[in-house]
Amino acid sequence: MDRRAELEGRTRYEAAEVEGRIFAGWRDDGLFDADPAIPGEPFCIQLPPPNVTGSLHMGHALNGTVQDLLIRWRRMEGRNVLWQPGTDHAGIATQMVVERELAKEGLSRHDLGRDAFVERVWAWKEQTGSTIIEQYKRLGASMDYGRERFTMDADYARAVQDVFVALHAKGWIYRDEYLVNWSVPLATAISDLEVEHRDVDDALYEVAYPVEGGGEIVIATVRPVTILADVAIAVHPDDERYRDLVGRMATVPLVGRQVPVIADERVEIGFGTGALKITPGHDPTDFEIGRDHGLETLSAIGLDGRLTDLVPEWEGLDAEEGHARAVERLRETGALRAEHPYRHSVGFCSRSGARIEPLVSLQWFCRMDELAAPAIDVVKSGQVRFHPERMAKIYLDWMEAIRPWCVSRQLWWGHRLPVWFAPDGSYVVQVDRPEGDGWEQSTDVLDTWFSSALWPYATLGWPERTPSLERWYPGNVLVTGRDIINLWVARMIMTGIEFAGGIPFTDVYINSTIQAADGRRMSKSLGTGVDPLELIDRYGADATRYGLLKMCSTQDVRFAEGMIDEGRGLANKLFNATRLVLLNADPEARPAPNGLEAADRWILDRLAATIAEVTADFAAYRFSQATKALYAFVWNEFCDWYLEAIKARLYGDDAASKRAASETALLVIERTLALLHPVMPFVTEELWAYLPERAGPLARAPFPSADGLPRDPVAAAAVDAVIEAVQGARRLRQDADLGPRHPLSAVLAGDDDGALAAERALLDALGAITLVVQPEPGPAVPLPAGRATLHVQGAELADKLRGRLERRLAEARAEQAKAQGKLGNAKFVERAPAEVVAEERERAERFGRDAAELEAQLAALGGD
RNA sequence: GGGCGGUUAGCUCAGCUGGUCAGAGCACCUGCUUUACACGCAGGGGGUCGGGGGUUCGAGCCCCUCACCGCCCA
Repeated sequence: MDRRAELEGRTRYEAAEVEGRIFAGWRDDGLFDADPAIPGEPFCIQLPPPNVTGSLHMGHALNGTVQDLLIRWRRMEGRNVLWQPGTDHAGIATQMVVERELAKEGLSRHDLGRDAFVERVWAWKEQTGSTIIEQYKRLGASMDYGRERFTMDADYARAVQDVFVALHAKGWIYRDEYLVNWSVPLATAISDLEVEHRDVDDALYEVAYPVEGGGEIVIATVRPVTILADVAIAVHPDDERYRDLVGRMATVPLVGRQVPVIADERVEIGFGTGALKITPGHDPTDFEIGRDHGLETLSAIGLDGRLTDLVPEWEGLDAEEGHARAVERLRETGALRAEHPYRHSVGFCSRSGARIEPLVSLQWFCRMDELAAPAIDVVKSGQVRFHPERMAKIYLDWMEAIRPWCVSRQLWWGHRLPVWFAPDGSYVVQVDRPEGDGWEQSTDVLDTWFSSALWPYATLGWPERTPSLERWYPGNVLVTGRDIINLWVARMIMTGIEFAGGIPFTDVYINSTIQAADGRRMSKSLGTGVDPLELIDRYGADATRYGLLKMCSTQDVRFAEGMIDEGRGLANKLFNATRLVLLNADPEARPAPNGLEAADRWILDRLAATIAEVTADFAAYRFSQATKALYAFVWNEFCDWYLEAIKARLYGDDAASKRAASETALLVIERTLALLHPVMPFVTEELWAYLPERAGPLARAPFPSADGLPRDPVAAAAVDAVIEAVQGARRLRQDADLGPRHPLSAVLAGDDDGALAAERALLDALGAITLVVQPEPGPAVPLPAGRATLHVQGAELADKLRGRLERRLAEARAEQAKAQGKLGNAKFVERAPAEVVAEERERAERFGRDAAELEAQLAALGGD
């Protein structure tokens, strides 16, 4: 049934009225459902699982748009696609959210106890956990929603435990008492990657330690309170100043402890006084030095952030109070020798924002060297490629200096370690509770990233060899943000190689980070966030997608709402262009490359070029360039020129000409809708249904190919010549106040290939220009490109035209001078390639000719 | 402290291997109720491509250097 008449009154594309219906259509059609049994080369993208607490922000929107573009494109190419969705349990983040909920009831998680709290988190997850996945639907994301996974699903959890047990069996996971990044408010260790470094203004204190046998040694510290836990003084072995003191004992102020003066190359001679107090319990470098020198580790600050009973009279003070008291006492005793303002970099907990307290505690670590080695190779050898390429450096730099990963967290929400303690304190590592009584499972949970590291295969049923795993592992492209290259991407590659038999994907596309319009980070707390759902409400999903793709590049970008508005304009333009054709085309016409006239051959040529360009852009992740090419084709070439060119034919009586225009226009629309579909799925799908004889949804239609579309350089050149002539005529009319359709006559000059002569009908249709042999007397203006001189009737126009001609003359002379200048340079003529010189010569001649002609016309106008 | 990226029209950005590359969208100005679209049509103004130096016949495009902005790592 032909529904064209429905379009009659719809002069605007109203996204809000269309998108819900179109999305439901895709769902009912089963478009999203992936089936491993379907033939076709597989193509798989794993959605980076958003935090289960999350809601869609601009980063997700861009990330999702890129993935949907790739998925839709490959689906149309006939690939058997899977876009795997799901969410991450996000240990710390989720625990914090639920604790905040509890706080509203005046409760803490400790009031509930661990089991009840975890139950509460599950309840919260069941209620609100899929919010963000629902939000992806607004964007048009064509992922397989039926396959949604969660990193704490039972079988997923089992996979996580298996991996832990396997890594332990290899000896790579081990338990150790080590200095870790401790987040006091969260009361847990966190990994190096969860620490953010920021510059802080502190004071640097110089403190004197008396040395045995007389004299003293002055050290510099920013944390005098840790003096309580000093176990040595270290100097550089080459430091002449202190050479005599090495080996003697010094007295620690405040506590009077006797500690040795040692030599170690890790001490920086130039920093502070060159002498370093060694506090293995509270500083990473000191910890290393302490271990190497067999020093004791003392803890002045405990896991609760308060001073320990190491010095009983200080016990219970918080770190800040301890700091103040230490400074005060040092000052009183005269040990404090100097105090300087000092700006330095300090670690903060990325979750709580608290200053990291480096503390010693018993944790589980995973040594990474063996896992990293093959994962470095696959990137270096190009088996896994980063886009843009330079992002591989972030990965390699970190991987090549990789350190053990602290995988245990003292949280309640997460994967409990598969570690079982006997009453005597011994333990076994296995998934199931051991036989017998008294076994207690470890109360620690795993770092969230430990479980997300398994995402590409655990979502597909690993360790079972499921049909989905066989079909879609490895996947193809990972689309993600730069900030989690090491946190997540690296770990997926490492565990994928170790456990799933190979790399999890071949390409990693790092999408831009979108900043707020003022260049700051886009964040809710700063008030700089822009809600993508609100943009979808206001502009439509297609416009939002278009704008995000247009914005994104190989670097960070500032959010520019104008680009989304541009997308809305494009959707509307496309909608109306399609209306024009459908409402005026020959009803019998079907899409066909009917190149009856030059204009038809020209637009088919442009369409073929656009298809080639866009396809290449998609393949190279140049999404911004693709949107640009699509926009220029739809708006400037198809609407501004082709549709204007064929209007007269569509409305006219020449049946063959009307038929050709109709068939060509329908073909262009058909291919354009398909080409644009991965970017703007809704409006293209909506319009597709109005094309004659549509069997299925556009989302399942083949992606257009430039093959079979006739390229026609001759027609392209002819129409380009007409366009130049028409634009020249428009400028002339505007300058001369003539009105847009004021008739002009043109005398050919330099139309050597006969392009204008052949297209006189088109010249007339588009530009109201009549070709004549013998011009009427009157003002005349040459076209910029040569080819013709435009003549205007009416000598009273002389004054209006003079200014224009003079301007054109100046331009022509300037260009001519520029070209002649180059040609006058002997070295240029000698060394530049022949074709460049020839081109320059041609320019000089052309502009010289134009200038001469303009001078003649100015003379003919009379006056001064 | 080490590294990466950026600085092009009022704004947000394109400019691939150096030679019509000085561009787009928005904003601005001037005309248009031209029977697809005023979320429109046509025309126009506007930038010594961050500063300085260098290589080259020729440099936003290559090299050096400085300044500023952003990010990553330690």
